[in-house]
Amino acid sequence: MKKIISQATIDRLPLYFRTLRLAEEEELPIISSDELGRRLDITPEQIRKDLATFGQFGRKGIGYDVRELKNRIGNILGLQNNWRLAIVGIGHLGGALANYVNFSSLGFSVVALLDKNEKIIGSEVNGIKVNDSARMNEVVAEKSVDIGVITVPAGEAQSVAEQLIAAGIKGIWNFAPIKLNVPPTVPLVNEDLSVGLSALSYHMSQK
Amino acid sequence: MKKIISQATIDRLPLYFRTLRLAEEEELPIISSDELGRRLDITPEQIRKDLATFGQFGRKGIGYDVRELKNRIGNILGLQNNWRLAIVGIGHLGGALANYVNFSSLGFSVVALLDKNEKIIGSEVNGIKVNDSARMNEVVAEKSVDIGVITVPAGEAQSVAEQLIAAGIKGIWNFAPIKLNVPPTVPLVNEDLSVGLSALSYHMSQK
DNA sequence: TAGATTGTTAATCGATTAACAATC
DNA sequence: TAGATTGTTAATCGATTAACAATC
Repeated sequence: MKKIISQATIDRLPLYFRTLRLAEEEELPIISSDELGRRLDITPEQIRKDLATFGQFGRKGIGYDVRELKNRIGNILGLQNNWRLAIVGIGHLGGALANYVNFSSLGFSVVALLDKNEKIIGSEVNGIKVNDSARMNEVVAEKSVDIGVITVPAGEAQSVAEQLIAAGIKGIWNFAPIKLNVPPTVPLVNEDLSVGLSALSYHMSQK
Repeated sequence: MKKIISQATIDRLPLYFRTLRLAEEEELPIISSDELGRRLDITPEQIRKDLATFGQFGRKGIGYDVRELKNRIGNILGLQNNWRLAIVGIGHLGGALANYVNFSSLGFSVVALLDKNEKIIGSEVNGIKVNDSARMNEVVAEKSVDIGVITVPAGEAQSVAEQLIAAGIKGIWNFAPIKLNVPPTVPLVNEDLSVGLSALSYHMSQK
């Protein structure tokens, strides 16, 4: 039986991971929940609580082993799977993601690019050739794609999602500003840029 | 005295806004919390609760006037301010944002681009010339920039944030994967792509 | 030992859900 | 009027914060 972990906790794990990686680069061997909290503006109690969800990571009176904690959080997040991404829709945003350097350091690789526009098909972005999205099934199988990244216009996103799922991908990262209907077996994360920008506008208006 | 609105509510308002805009395009005059909820996978009770925070928007037994509700939510979010953005760091992501078409439809305009790289300064992206970030004060004043968008590498982000604040911007939209220290008077929204992608990885690993 | 820090239980806080009176 | 749907109060649920025993 799987324990249910709150989304709030899951969303903080990448922050811990990032900070631990920096601490590792600084060759800091041990870190306390206090110091980790200071670096992230998160209370130490919150951090200890989050970590305790997954087991005992630290040593009382001492703190957490930086490298060990980093690795264990990486494993909890599933980063060791080296997920393989296909980006569908090679416009400005899709192209930027194809070049995004921070993916690889987290264990993700962009292995395929797809577009339906004849002018874009066949061109290369960051050394990867753009394929015709009509060949999605083939490409997903050939390249063992795990995750479909949707960067097409909102009007095309649902149909692209369905094609990706039919082709056998295991998760969707959606940048189109629209609610996608996907079966509960396919994890979906929405990255709606207008939400954050609108929230910023709200807070600025309150001043 | 300002009422405190929960971040959860604020983050749902852009979704309501987006859906109402689509309903307006469909020339739907009235919409119920039920229908709005169906389109967004949010319970109608949640929607009514969110809206009730700001006053009475609907008519009992009838529903909500689509256009009116859309406009009122837009006003709550402060979209009528037509905020002016400057993007700092014209790499792949900054360039993609400079071309991002969904901003203008929400009432945001990209009015300035800044970079410190001599090879990029002077070039044009989407019809806007890239300025030297050393000239930040001037550019922010000349172009009446409200919001600074940070798309520089993590190591430069804190210093860019400080320069933007010194130049007088009113809010920061940060894409660099690092915790920025800014005074509480400057609203800050972080758009950390690795959080969403890692959360997706987590959910995929649980299957 | 004394000081530091975790892991965990209990208390609090806040957000969501349920229920329903008001009313169109 | 009967049916529909809001706005709001009460109940529930879940997440955060506080407190502290355990222990390095």
